[in-house]
Amino acid sequence: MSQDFISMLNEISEKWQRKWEESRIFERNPEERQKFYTTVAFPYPNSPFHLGHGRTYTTCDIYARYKRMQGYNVLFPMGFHYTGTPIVTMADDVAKGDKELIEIFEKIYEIPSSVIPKLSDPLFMANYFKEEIKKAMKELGLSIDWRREFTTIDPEFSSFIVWQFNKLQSMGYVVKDTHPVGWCPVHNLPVGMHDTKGDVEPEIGQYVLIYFETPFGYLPIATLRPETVFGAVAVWISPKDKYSVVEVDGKRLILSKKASFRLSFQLDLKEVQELTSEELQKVKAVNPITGREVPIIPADFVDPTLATGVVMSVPAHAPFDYYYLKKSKLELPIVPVVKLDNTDAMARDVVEKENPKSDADLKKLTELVYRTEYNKGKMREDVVDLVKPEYREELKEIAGKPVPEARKIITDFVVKKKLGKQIYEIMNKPVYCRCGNEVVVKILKDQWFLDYGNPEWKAKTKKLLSKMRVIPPEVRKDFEYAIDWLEKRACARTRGLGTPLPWDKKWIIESLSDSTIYMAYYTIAHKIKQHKLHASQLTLDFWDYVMLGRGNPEEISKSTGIDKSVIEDMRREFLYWYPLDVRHSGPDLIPNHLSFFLFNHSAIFPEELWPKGLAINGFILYEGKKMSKSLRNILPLRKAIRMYGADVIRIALACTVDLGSDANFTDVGAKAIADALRRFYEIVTAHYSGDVMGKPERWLLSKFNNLVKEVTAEMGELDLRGALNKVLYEMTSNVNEYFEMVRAEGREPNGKVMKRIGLEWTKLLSPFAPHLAEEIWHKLGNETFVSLEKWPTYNEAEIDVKLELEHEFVEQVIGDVRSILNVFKGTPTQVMIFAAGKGEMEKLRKAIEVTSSGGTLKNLMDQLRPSSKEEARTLQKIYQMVISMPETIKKMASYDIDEYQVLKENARYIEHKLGLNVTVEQFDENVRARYNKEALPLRPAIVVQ
RNA sequence: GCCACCGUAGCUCAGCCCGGCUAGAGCGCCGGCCUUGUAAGGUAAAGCAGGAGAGCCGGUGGUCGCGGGUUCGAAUCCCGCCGGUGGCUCCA
Repeated sequence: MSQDFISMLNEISEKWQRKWEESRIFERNPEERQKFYTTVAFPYPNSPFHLGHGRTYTTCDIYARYKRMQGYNVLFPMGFHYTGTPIVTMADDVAKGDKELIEIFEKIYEIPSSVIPKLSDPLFMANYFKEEIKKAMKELGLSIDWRREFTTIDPEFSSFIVWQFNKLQSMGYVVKDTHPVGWCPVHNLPVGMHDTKGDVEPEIGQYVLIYFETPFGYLPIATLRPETVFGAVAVWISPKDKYSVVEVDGKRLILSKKASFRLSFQLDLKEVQELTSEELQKVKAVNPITGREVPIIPADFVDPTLATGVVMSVPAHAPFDYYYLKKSKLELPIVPVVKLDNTDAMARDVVEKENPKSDADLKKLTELVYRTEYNKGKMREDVVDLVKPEYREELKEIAGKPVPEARKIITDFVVKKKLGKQIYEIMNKPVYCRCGNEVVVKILKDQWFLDYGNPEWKAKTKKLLSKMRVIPPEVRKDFEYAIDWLEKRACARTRGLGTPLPWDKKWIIESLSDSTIYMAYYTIAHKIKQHKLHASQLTLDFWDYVMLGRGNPEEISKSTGIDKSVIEDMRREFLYWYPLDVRHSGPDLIPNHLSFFLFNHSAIFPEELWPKGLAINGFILYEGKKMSKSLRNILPLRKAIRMYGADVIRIALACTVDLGSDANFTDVGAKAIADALRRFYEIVTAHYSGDVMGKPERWLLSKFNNLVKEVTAEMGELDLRGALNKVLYEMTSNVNEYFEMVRAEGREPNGKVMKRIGLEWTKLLSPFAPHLAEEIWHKLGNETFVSLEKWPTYNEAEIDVKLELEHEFVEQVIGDVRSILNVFKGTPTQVMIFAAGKGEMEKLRKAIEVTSSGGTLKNLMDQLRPSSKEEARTLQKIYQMVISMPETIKKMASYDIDEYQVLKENARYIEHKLGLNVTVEQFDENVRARYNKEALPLRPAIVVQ
């Protein structure tokens, strides 16, 4: 039963994990041997691991184990990422008694209720989950060198980050700039997704303000569609709010009170006067682009909290405007400015046609108009005639332009002429901070950025990418795109755990910025611990020498008090492991972490130390669905390992689909893997008493050698799915086939051959299912670790293609007989097989030759010149047969095979498989006459009685 | 909206790059091996009725999302459409 087997798997897994740890075989130091250095993005311990986390680590481990068996000195280290806000936020939530979160911790992750209150301390949470994750990693059988473990808030690691940022700073890659962020006006803090109600990311976009002149000052209409300003025939204001006159950039602007509060976070503004909407309605406004004087009208649909609380009215292109203007019975013209194929005033058309009943209906129509005009609209040629004479020349080019281009032209014009400006707004507003206040946009001044837009830096990074191996190859273009697209990126925040920015300590270096070159830190992390070095000793000079070979170790030794030999040893160790050979990750990290990883390596390290490979794997679904808190379908990794066994989980996560695809973990799938492993175990550990070395043995060895050859190639390409399929399924069916073959000969499987194959086969399984492989390896009488054994090589001399083809031929004949039996009426007792004569093979070869070079039946006849009608008919049949013949059987024709002999030799096997008496004879004219059957080459005549 | 990837058996997926193999694999499903009962005094079970955890043997299963086009020939190449998933910056 598979459950018993899984229990056994769990027992042996624990045993072998312990033995690996005791013998320290995965703790690697520099050696003469060639190295292989691989890493996975380190985990962020704000929850235990679930199934999905396991895939990348397992993929990396399987490849690491394979490389190790190939003779490389393999290093696979691990650390923990404490930097950033989510741990802090989550701890806060626990402190606040967040029911959902606590329920997930208790019910899904089965965290003891005595521990839960302690999780309100962020450091306790991080440490607790770190240990939890570490256990999961060990239980999964990952071959990690744990001596090198660290966390990103260790002071020693901080000294390394300080060094990195000093380097980036000196290269001019760190810049100061302003930056809009979501902001809570009460907390006075930036607000990210984790800080909002319902975990909504505040989306920040830009509105264009255009200043309409009034006697009180300028009315800044706010719009996402500045290109329609030519068609503005009125200005809407809100009757629900008062208006303030404020001074901005030396101009007087009129904003709703609420807007003025919100905008005070991004504009330097001073209130000078208060107005009611009634006072405003009494005056007129002048469109600064057209010079047209327009009325100011109150409207309920105007949201005084959005942007400036002032909106222009463009009835030709805005359904709200058309609808409410019509309702207001004001005689205002409709001025169309954007043309489509079938209309010039889409808003009017859709409102008339759809007859909206509510603001919600109007909103839908607005989206439709907006989308259609944006994608298909062009500016009318005559918009220029609407423009004030003094601007006409400069705006002439806008005529006929598609909407997106026109929008850019008018925006630039307005900003340049100071007829308006751009402001930021929360596009998905309202977004609320967890404290309940609505989030606004704040312009952060003096924010620190990493300037990924720097062209020189981009060029260097692209060069790095071009020299790097990327698996699967399709994702390379995602990286090219991401590198092109990245611009300035904020690299410091005001809260969270992490390393303070060295030259401006109120900022904490942000989590995606302090995790870009830490792979270099692993190479010497254990030495820092071993020599008990203090962070204060790890100076800029120290890191300059260890990482870049700059400076004099003697002087550094003096200034830091670290032994010169220790410093030099660390430099040597770094150079031994670096560059990184392969980094494994999920696709979510392509546009950020992995791209930053490339950028920072290209900046800091010389070309010969640039990373050499990236492998990107897909996600894990659970029973066809993405795991999520809301679906409550999270399966914790440690629980899954208990349920199915580590080896089963490894295979289910990493080997059921190809690398780049998402894998679906299912209960039945996992049990099927357990069954397959059990079959493997039973076959390999059984005792076989035969000693005959016959054709079946040679066939099996040939198959096995071929398999080793193919699997090795697939492992090299990280085609774990293909490799595992062959190792676990294909080989098992080969062995079963072999058992059939010897059974047909009435004998036992050959013990020596089975032992030899069992050992080699176990090695092939070992990267995938290391625990079971170790157990079998020892059961078979070995004292060593199979994890450290040499990966099997194939012996070309044992590959007998002809023998394999012969067997395939026999299988094909058996298949043919079966299909005849399927339609045979009555009870069959006897099968007669008549093989075609040897001479016929020549015709077949010729036919294959002719068809594969594109020839026709006529060409074949011309070449062979049949001497009789009979022969011509046979040729025709051969020709037809070749057209639908499998490649492998075609290939057989190129070997000198005596099919009569082959069938004769395999007659007992065929009998055994069919359970019927079988005779094999040469085909001749008598047979043709008697049974009215024809034997073609490799297609013997079959008669069932 | 834009970009990327995907749509093949009941399910999970190969095959597509580079057109031609009988479109494959695993799981599932069905049948058999197994088992219980059933004839006249006993024995025997073809048939019939029922039971089966695994295993073994055999079998079943597909308008290749839809519509056009290129070609002697399309799951494969091209175009359009429909459906799904992910990404689109300060979030780890």
